[in-house]
Amino acid sequence: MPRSFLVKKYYSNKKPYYRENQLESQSAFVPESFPRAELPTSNNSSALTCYPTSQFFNSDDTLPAPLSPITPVSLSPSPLGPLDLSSSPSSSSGSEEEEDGGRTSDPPSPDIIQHIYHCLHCSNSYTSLSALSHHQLSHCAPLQQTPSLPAEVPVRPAFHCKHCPKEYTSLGALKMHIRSHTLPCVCPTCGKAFSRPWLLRGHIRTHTGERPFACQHCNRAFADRSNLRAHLQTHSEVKKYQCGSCARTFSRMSLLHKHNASGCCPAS
DNA sequence: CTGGGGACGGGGCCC
DNA sequence: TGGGCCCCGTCCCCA
Repeated sequence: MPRSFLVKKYYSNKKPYYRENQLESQSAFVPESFPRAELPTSNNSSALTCYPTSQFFNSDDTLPAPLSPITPVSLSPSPLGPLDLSSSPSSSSGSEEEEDGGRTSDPPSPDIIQHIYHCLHCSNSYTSLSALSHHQLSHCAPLQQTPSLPAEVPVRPAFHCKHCPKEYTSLGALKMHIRSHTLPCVCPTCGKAFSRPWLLRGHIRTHTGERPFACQHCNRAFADRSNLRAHLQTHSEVKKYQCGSCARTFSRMSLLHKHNASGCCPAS
């Protein structure tokens, strides 16, 4: 089993830098209780909502009706049918792993399809999703504003991941995050899946033995640039990470954390 | 216990 | 706007 699937632990004195909410989600998706959001697919009838639930439903998702206390604002592309942000009509979440290493796992531009987007909060119509989204902020704002905020300064909408509690202020950020759940980049050798193509490329080097990152001070080479960077610290007399109490330096943050945890630095 | 290597993930920047 | 890449960081294993 790949190490990345093992349960990870965190240093108690430091906030996890990432994955704070998705530790379990790689192997087991989360509970229905989280507000869900998903990227539109070719054959879903997307409902882009205002905060707190930006909900998109995949056709293969058996989701209950939106959990939001707010009536979802359906995009009503007309007259051509459901919103189609996907270029490949045959695409589905089940076919993603057959893609090209992840370059094109995301739905393509909708420009090729002419839609009119109606806001269900009012009678306005827009010719682009972005225009509608922008307009919808004006409906979203009052739901999030504190009383002190002026009405014309809407709070940015939240795009919720359907797999975990994370939320993002842009659809692009959400799409990138969702890749960490869908893992569209699959190693042809071992089948391990990754969220991004370059992660897969780095992984493939573990099969090929390629080590393109060479140390200029010794004969070692590394498959990963970060590992080379860490290695270079071992050639330095003064390491990058210094203990605040004893001035001892370490080549890695993790070593400094271990050092602190071992008791050099009383809780400060 | 410590130091180092291997593998990997996320945010941010650039194109 | 999205993909590629870099940087920083984490976690685990092993000597």
